[in-house]
Amino acid sequence: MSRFETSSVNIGEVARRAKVSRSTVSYALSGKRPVSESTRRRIQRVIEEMGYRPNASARALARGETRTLGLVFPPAGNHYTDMQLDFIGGVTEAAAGRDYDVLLSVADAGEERSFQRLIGERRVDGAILMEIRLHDARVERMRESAFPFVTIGRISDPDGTAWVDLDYRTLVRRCVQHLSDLGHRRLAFVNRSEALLRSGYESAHRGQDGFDLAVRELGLNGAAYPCEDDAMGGERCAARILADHPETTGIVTVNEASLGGLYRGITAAGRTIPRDMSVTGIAGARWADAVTPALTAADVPAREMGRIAIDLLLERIAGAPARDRLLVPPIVLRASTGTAPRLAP
Amino acid sequence: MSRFETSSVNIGEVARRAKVSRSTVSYALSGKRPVSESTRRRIQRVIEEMGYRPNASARALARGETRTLGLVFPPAGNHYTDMQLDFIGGVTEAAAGRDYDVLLSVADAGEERSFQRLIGERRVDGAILMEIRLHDARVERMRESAFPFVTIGRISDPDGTAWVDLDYRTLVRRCVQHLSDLGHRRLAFVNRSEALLRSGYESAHRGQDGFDLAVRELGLNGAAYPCEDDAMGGERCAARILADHPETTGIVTVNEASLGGLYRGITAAGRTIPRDMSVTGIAGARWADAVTPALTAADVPAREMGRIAIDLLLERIAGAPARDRLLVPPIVLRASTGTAPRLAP
DNA sequence: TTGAAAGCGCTACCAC
DNA sequence: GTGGTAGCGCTTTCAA
Repeated sequence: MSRFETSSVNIGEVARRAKVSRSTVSYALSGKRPVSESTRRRIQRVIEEMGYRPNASARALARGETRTLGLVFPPAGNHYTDMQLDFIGGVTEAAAGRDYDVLLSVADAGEERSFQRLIGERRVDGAILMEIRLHDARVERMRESAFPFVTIGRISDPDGTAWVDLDYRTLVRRCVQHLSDLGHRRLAFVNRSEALLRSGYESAHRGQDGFDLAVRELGLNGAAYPCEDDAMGGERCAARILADHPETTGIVTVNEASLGGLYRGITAAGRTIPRDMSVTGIAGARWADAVTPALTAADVPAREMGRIAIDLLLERIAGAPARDRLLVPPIVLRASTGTAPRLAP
Repeated sequence: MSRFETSSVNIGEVARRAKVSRSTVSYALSGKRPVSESTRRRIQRVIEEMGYRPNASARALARGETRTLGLVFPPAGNHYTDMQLDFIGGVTEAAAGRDYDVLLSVADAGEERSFQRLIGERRVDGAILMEIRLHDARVERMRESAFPFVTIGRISDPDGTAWVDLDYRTLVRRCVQHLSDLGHRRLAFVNRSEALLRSGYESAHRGQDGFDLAVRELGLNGAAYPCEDDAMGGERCAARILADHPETTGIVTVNEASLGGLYRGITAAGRTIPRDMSVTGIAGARWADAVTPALTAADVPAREMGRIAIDLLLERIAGAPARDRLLVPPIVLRASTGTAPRLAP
């Protein structure tokens, strides 16, 4: 007999074969009531023989909890980045460790449909939201509904919400500081895409703030550029930077997906990294390592953030007050930054 | 017991307020029985007023289907690649389009636990398996259980299973052919990692077959190398290739994650791509574009494969016989290949 | 230590 | 065109 048939066995069948009531089987499984050792064993044997597994839908209905968490991530178009994949992996693994499943949902800022599926139909006990905007309709929606959720990234006024975020502001400032320490005086900031910025994309805005602030504080010259999330965007951006300010010798980027193109554009202009141009920023370690010379950067601890998100969410589900975590990973020195050249080339 | 009273509106409440029976509400929603226009409207109004959404668990229990599909992907350790993320995105979006949700499950080859959660507890109506091995315990398990599933990639003897795969054999042959046409005579093949090969990783083996075959047919010299899935692996691999056979002028790679390192290694050895060394292979478009010069490669249509997987799976769930799709995307000419140098450097 | 039975919220059959 | 109601498979009181 196929394993599949046997798994449509239900608790009644087990009870009959073990000559006990269904409740006893249930309690033997949950341990919520003492069951004599002998019957417990008998039940266990039958369960193994028949390959019984409690039906998740029935259990969810009876218990009022699904043991499933929602992971809301944006539809493509804007490409997925490595970071996002690592979030997904981190979240899923951490959830599995706590005996939760993860239900994926593609939903853009305003997407009502998927919200209704997840929360309205009670498919999940809580949700994690990725790709947060400073003013995010999804977050407001969740807040109103008093549904447990955690954001990866944080809204403009995050008080009372649970979130885990990278401190883009501080990280970008540190990058600027690093370049300043190396003697660079004219910097450029490569941000995420124009569209993302317009939509109020959180990390893009806070990164920009950090850049503006640091440049001002340190008395440097700086210009910021939005950049499409792909190699082509990076090339174009490099060209613009060098056209606008040929004396630029340092670049800070938060746009990992354009990194290859950025390098290509710089090289195409006859400059060598890091001799003529230093580059640093925030990126997934894989991207930072993929380019030559490898990028000195703050590595996004995406996997860890996924884990943290799960922890915070489970706390919320258990009724605890909202907590948050702001991470500031160290800048890893690789090979893409050096002292500023004496003369602007 | 659920803590969220707001959505504890149920069908009975709606029925009472609309002064009809619960069955009528159900039928008004499903359309499986004619309902007079006037009552339909009345019901609709009440539903909107109260923000009623049918509870997914209850519905799943009653209907015997969850409208959820499982996506089984391997735990990290071996890094996730871009390709995998695009699969996930493609699968999730396609599923959403058909009104299905996607439940993520990290499960390695032998992982029983997650199989039981997904299939045993009937959390999903069908499953998609990624990262297939030629002999894959998960696939056998599914096969036995007669549970609807589709693999991305195919096992050694895939007859009777539903799958979508890239024709690595043909694609690698085409790459070899391409290099041969350009006059290259000594080639190297950069495969996935040793560990993956040992585990019988499908695409790695079929790619290798294609390489061996093509090299023989075309009367070329070739050597194959396993390579770790990261930049460091690529560097090491480049070094080995050039040490073993300095006369190598063409490389075929199926290891996108090591691409940056491979380039770096080649460059570090004083060779220029494509003047002294041509590189081609199979990779996600983003990786191919990220390196300089951009990689001439067959772009993995991961998103499309995700969509196809969903189609095939829904067919299976509907009871149709297993189908499969073998894809052979074209090689996109970029900038990393050129005619063989006259003299080996 | 165990059993009986009342739900959980929805669907779909059987009646009218 | 509509209502009543028996399940779906499990959990958890209430009783013994």
